[in-house]
Amino acid sequence: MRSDARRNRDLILGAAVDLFIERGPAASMEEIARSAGLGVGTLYRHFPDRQSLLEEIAADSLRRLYDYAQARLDTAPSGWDAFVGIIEQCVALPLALTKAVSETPLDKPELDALAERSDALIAEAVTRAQKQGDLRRDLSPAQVADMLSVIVCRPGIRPGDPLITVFLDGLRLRPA
Amino acid sequence: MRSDARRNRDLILGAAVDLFIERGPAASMEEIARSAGLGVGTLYRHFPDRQSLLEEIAADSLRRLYDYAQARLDTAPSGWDAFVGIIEQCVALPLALTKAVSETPLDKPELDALAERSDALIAEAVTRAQKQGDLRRDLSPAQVADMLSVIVCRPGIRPGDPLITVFLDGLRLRPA
Amino acid sequence: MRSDARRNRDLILGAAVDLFIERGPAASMEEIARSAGLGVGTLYRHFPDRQSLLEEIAADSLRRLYDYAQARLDTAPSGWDAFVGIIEQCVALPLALTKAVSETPLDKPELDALAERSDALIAEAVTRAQKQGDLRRDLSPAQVADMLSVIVCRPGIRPGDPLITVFLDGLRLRPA
Amino acid sequence: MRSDARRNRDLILGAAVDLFIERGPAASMEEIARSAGLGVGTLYRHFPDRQSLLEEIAADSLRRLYDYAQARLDTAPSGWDAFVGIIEQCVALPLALTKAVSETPLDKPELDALAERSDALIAEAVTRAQKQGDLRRDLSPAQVADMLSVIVCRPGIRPGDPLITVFLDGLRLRPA
DNA sequence: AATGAATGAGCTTTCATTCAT
DNA sequence: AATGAATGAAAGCTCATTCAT
Repeated sequence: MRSDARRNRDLILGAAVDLFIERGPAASMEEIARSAGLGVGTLYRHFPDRQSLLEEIAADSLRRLYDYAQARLDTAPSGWDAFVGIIEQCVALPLALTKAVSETPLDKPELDALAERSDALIAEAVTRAQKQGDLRRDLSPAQVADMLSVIVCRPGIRPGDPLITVFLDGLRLRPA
Repeated sequence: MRSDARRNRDLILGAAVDLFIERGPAASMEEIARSAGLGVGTLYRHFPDRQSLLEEIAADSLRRLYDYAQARLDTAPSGWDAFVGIIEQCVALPLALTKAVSETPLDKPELDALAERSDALIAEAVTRAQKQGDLRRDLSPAQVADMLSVIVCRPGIRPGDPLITVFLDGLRLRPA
Repeated sequence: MRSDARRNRDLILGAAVDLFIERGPAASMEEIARSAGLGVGTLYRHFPDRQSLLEEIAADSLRRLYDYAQARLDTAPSGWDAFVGIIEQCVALPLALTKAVSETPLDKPELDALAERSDALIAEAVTRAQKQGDLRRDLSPAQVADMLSVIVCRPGIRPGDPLITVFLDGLRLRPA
Repeated sequence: MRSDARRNRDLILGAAVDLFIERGPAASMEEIARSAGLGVGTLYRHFPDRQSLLEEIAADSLRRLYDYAQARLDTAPSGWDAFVGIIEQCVALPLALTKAVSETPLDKPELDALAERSDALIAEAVTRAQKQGDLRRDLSPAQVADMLSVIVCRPGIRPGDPLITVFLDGLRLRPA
């Protein structure tokens, strides 16, 4: 891939994320291209249709989440710490878009695979935290992962959002 | 308002809510009218544009929420009980639509007023619960109301969702 | 169907045929609508996409051809006369469009059925003419029908075209 | 012209003819270039626009037809033989494309000149055949040439097509 | 000289909204 | 008052053509 093409691809993804955040998921392809400083044709060369642009945004977030979660699991002193770190990373990603943008179901198999791999990592953190007695045991790791995505996949969420504190407190198992 | 007009109006609102739930917020005016067994013209006689249909759906939910919250505050044995009851009512309303349907920001003053009145009632329940020592005090009533709307305004939420349990546990202040 | 809708439908078909003849099969939907004195939306209400407009034009011609061929077979004094009459009718229809317009294969089952029924009638005329000793017997009725469509389905063909004379003379079996 | 440039030019013309036959006249410049194993840029270096590519394909056919007709006229034992030979040559050329490809009227003067020169040769064969009593005299040579182009310029025509037999029989003047 | 990325006009199609019946 | 036909702006997408690499 030529260096200018790579640059344009990134410009497009950036502009799309910004516009989707700013104007909601109805932002038009024309707007996105224009806001990236490019013509529509260029947008369509990189992403053959609207769907595939959305998918790529989602895939990007999921890949970054996966990488982060992996690293965190390797280094965190406890399952709980890993879990908290993953949540914090999630709110920093435009993961929100994954859900918010996609009324269209985005069912690309690659995406499902990515989501599964990330979920597996989150489940791993949850399981460890449960074993270590830091996280309530009346929920399955999958249920916890689902909740996490609800909390975290919202446009406008910011690190330090009080909802996160409450959510973590609701999950935590504290020693009597 | 003549009784058949009233009936048509209700048919439309019902069909719209169903379609929005089933097909997402992109359901067209034509579809809605057709699924209510009416022509588009009739739909437009009742709601001068799409926006005002959305607003009316939202207003409907908010009115019902308000009525319920009011009743609950009057009868519940404690602030906490009132709060829990309100949450449970919320998930039973198509409140989810209020958010889901409206990427378009529904800024009708009447709606804001309704939302404010409902929020005030929720804040009242929160304040009482805080005073009675059942709900953590490091959050303002407004913050709690915001969280509640996040938890509750999601398409597909069902009574008994584990997220609600966790959320309530995170908010609850339990005696040592 | 309301009378104005019927009128508009006919306006559209007429305008489309004229434009396709005048400007070739690339005439745009916008042009067609405009030239019928209507908005694009109206065109699309009558024909849900470009394809179905083309199909309707083709079907119209085939239906008229069928009706004509039927009548002709019933009344013509001989198979040969019927055959000649059918050819003459063909050049008067915008049958040319059927072929010319359709790079798109137009594979609507109804169309195929119509074409088959017309072909059967042509084959009937051919067979009769062969039995009556007026048409050469070294060709199958289907082959003759194919040739006929080549001769006749050309934009710009006019009644009395010398090619038709030559074609008929080439087919005719004259008594020694 | 360098030998590789010549080669590329021929690759392009070949690919274009094949694609037009296979996929109809809507084949895109990109497809043509790709199917010739080249980039679009190279295509445009050889043919400044789509039109000129089409024109060159047509010119190529006409030049070959001219050469063949010339040779045939010089060697055929009779006008009729020359005429028949020319027809047979025509169906072997991608002459069909000349018409099929060009809904766009190819009005390059050079093309007209080529067509005229070829027509003149065909007219010569016709005139000779008429004088020799082999071809009906109620048609002008130009009319016959026109018919010939109708018969012959169709995608999919093959040597031995029965239409050619019929056409020749219709033109032939047989001794009583 | 060759490549293929970028461009944007233009095409098909949809849908909120208006208006004749 | 109800209907659904008509409208046209705007969206998604394609492709001939240009131009940077």
